[in-house]
Amino acid sequence: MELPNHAKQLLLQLNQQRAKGYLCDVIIVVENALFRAHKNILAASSIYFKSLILHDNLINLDTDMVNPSVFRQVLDFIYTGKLLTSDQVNDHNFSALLTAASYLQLHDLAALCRKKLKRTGRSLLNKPTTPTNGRTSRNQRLSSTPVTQMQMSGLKDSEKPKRQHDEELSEDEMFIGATANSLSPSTSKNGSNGTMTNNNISSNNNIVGIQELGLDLSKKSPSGSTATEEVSPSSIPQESPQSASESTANSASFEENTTNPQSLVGGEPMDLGDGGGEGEEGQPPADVDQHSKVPSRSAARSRQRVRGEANKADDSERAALPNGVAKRLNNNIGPDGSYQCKEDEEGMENGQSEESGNSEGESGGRNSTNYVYRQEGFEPALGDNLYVCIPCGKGFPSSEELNAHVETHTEEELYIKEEEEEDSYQKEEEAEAEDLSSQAALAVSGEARRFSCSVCSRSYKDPATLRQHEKTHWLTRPFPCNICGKMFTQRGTMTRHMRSHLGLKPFACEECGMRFTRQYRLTEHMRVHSGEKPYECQLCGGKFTQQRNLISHLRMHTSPS
DNA sequence: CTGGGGAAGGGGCCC
DNA sequence: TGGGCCCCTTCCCCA
Repeated sequence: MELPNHAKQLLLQLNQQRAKGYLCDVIIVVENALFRAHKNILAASSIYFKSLILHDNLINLDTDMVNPSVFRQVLDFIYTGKLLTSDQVNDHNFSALLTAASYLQLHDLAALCRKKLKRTGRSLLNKPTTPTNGRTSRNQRLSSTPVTQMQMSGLKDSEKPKRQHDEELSEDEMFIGATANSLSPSTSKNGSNGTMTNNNISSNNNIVGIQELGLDLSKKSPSGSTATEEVSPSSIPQESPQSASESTANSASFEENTTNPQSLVGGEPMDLGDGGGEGEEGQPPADVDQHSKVPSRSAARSRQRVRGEANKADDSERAALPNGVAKRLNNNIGPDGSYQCKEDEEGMENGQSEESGNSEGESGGRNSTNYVYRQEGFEPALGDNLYVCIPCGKGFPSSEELNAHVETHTEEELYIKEEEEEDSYQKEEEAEAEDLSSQAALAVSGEARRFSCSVCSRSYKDPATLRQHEKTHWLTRPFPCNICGKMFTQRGTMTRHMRSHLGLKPFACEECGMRFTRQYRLTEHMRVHSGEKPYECQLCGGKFTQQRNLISHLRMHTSPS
């Protein structure tokens, strides 16, 4: 006995759930877009996904291999077994799909694409390749088409699908190989930098994706992985025309990301670890999408420049305030949970609208800091403009329009080009930090080796701590959350914040099973079970398990009533 | 309804 | 980089 429609119905349900975000337990980041999906579905579709999602709830995909629109098609295919056949799906699109499918090890989809390409008689080998000097023109860099991106990408990226494949992919390999040939040795060298991304799998297939984000958010997470070991990677049905309702689910699944975090942050996309390209915090990933890299750099740079000017006023203002007040300046979180970036205020003061991308003039980079966004987690706030320009925050309905728009930033970038090389950006930041540190060090007065902040005159034992502290005076927060866009001054804080997004609570109470994001919280919680109340009010003798509750209790004593 | 306490979430930041 | 602690805040319960 067998229900003929069972698989189809099941898939239909899952796709609808995906559209609503129901039970979605993984987020896939592709360039500017976030996609929600179900781990089991992805794992059942691709060994590659299976290995990635085993350790992470947030997956960054290589933008050289797949762009948002292509990935949307891929995801639709995974959930429906159906490939869109609209006008948009031309040969070029099939090439991009093939690239993505090969990269993601979606062999069925890759086979379909190959078949389609074969049928149209278009030989992949005839695809134009870029000049082999490893340098690409600006136009090439700004193009978002996957083929062009492959051509401009580093060797390690282009090699990936080939190396991952444990099956023979004649056409794929020829295709990919052809692009790899156009790469300069210098680009491949970059692949060995410290940032471990899912692109570095060529070095060790066993650790694919484990640290793809440059962070290990699940550091102490329990071993309770839900990955299914027996799932066949080719279990996706290939048949069944779908109803119209399914296709609505498809498009709706494209992540509601109107206030695109990466556009907000102006940082390097695709790398949670090095979000803002913070100089001292290490190299940006070698595989950063060139399309967004150039504008975002300039945006970051613009902010830095603005900061340099605005900082003085702000810092002097802050220095004149008591510590507590100065602290609050950094924390503009409203009671409704909304968060207004420090730079917002500045933008407002300058008479600029809070609407992002409202002006494209001289201050394109500046604009990226003018935003207000809501912290609504993943609640649908879907707009049509899912492709967001990182420097100015403007949204566009398609990558083509975005590309066209990005071109308008050309003059600005040329104008801004004060540094000869992009790498000098990093040096600049380091120098800046060093400068501040040395200034501060000079401020050290005879006292035993303390390093004083030049802004607020707090002192620290070592320069590194001082530098860390000095970041609190910056207007630019270098570490963005890739999910909500909130900015942080310290990577650790951002990582911790990400845990809350992803529901990662590594610290479990053995007594009641309650889980916490921090060890400290668990320690605190354990007092509930032990009955320990170490914090005692000196005024009334009241005892508390939490120090913070003692503090609020003390307020009751001190506040006039 | 209100105030106080218990418990917990999240961000800042020093070490 | 992560741990630890401080602070602010919220939610819930109860008197």
